[in-house]
Amino acid sequence: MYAEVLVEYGAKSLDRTFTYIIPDHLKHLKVGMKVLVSFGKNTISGFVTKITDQTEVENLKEIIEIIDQDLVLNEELMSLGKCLNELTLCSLITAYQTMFPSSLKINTKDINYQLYDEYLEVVNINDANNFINNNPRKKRQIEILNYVLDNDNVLKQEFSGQPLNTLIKEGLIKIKKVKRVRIKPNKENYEKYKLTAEQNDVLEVIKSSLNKEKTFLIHGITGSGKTEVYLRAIKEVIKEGKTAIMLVPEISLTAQVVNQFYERFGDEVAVFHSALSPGEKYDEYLKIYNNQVKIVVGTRSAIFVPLENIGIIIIDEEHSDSYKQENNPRYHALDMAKFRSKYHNCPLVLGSATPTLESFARAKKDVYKLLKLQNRIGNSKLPNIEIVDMSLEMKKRNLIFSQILLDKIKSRLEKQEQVIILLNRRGFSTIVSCRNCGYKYECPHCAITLTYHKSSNMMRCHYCGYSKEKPLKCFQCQEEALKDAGLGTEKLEIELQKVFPSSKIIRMDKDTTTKKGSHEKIINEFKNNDYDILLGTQMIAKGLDFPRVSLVGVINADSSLNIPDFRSNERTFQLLSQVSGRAGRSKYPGEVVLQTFNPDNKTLNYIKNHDYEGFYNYEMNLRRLMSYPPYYYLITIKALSNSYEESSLEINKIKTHLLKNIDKQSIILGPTIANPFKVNNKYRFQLIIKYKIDKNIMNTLKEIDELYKTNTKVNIEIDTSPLSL
DNA sequence: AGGGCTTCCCGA
DNA sequence: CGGGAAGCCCTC
Repeated sequence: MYAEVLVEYGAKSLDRTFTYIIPDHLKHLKVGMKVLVSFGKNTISGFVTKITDQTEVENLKEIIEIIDQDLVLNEELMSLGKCLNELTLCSLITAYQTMFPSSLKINTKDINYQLYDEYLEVVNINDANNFINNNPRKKRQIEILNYVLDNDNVLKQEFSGQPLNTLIKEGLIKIKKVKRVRIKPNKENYEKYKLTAEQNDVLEVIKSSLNKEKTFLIHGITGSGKTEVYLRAIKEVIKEGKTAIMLVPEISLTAQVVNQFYERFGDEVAVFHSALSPGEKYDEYLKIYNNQVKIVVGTRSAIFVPLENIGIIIIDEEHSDSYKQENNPRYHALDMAKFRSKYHNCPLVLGSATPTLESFARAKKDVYKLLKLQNRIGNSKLPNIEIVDMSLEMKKRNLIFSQILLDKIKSRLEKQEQVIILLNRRGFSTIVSCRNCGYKYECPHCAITLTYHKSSNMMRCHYCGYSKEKPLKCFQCQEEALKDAGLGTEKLEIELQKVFPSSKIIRMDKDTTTKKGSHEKIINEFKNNDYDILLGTQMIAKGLDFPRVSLVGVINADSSLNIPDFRSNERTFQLLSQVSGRAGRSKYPGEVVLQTFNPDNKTLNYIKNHDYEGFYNYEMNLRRLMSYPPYYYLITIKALSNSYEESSLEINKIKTHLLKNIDKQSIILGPTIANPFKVNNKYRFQLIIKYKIDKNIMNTLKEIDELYKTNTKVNIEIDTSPLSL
């Protein structure tokens, strides 16, 4: 017998199988297993895609061994991998690797939301006492030992590495891993909780289609109780002996949702996302694989989890960009979910207060079934939103905060209610430039200005990670006139503190949440009323529930409108609606102040009126006029090269090839320079394809991809569902 | 990806 | 004619 094996090298030129002999002692080898093979001079791992009984290839080698007997991709995941490969044009091996826990990428930038706490324990009290008495010089180690002896539940992170590691190595202290979330299922509580009529209607519709492949879109305003509907629908599915996948945008931002799942379903829940450590991820994967859990809650990559017998798939906050992977394989979780919903004949439920135009358009055309939740649960009302014209405020010398916002903050502080301030400092507003000669600091490898980080006094490139200390003198004119222009959250915090010296302000943005658990810490401290004002970037907008927040202020509501992208209106609508939804979620009526230089801007006014459908109609008209999604599908093709000329030459060749082969109705824009033009010393040119129906397009793209597989000078990147251009 | 083999250019 | 860099091809 022979096996077709994909070799685990990332190279595009190796995107094909090689045939190996299955030796007698490995007769139990199955499709979907990982194996060890010798390839060229090396021994590397591979992936079995097919088993045959004959072959024409000569001089075959034998498979050396099976890497993990107990880990096989089942038939469904094998075909899902094929689907991923065809949809995104990634290599097959990349597609299958995406489904294995070991190769699921770990994003260290993400906040480390841990499943386990690591506690320290003394192994043997006598040994410890001996050590303390006989090693008077090892002060720090003794201190730690004494502390652990005297206290219960000592967390590992309370001590720094070196001395502790020595103690562990010496066998004096051991680490006990304890699952962090250990909330006992609290059934009585939720069974008493009564659904609103609206929630009930929505739930009944979903319940009536549990064994059908059908996509629902729940359009529910912020605070309308979508999560409760999800929980009940899942409960129904479990009752029927099936399983469920629930996707959330980012686990750390949705800890509250995850906790609700633990509360309701206890051990039947596995949590799966990219911030888990490799070991934790593997553990959770095995639990799922061995059918020990019925529900998986996770981020994008959780859509590939080996759950069997799936009865429902839910994508919460379906408009979130985080469902699209922006590096290879460039898949959208929604497409994968559709595949699995079809395979399992089960409903797919999308939920959002601000659905993507694509989803809402499909719902309007009855491709999806639209379900609405138009009222907040309890008796709370949507907040009153006020637009403030900052150009008038500027004349009054109010440069950052409008008088109205200041007055409102003041009144909240007096009433001991809480305030959220959003500064959407996305992009590169905090550049370092010279007031004397106008010189701007740019990254030497990328065509982008460096962003200034005050706390470390460093200038950083957000694309390649290059960083450099901010110099005293300007590089060009040698004057001490360097200025960090633009307003970031860091500066805003200082300014706000100046105005309200006695208020307690906490800032949440990328800079303050890099440490483990800092994210949850900020949220909890704010929730416990330790702070008056929470200030931050878009991460404060998502799904958080702070009952005492009665005022939301948005500084510079224009910033995301001014991004040159066809989705910037939509993103602004989503972000500002979402952050507005943080206000007035309980008995304190909510108010929102949007500061802008464009008070007449349509998008802002639809936000003000909580008018999603109005915005939808307005924006759809623009999209139609400009031939953008949802009227057209988009594809981007980028050519990357160290050589400007090569890159430019090849992108033009590609355009010629496209023009010959794709449908005449399809539109090709470009080539233009991509944004940014240079990243990591590679020049980037881009083509944009807009199409409606084009039978040839995927095959043509495949051909192009094939042509450049062995090209070492120019790299091609194709994105078949780009979120931005 | 990584190694080996071929090619091609330049200096002697 | 030799050497070294660059290009090309192959790996079951």
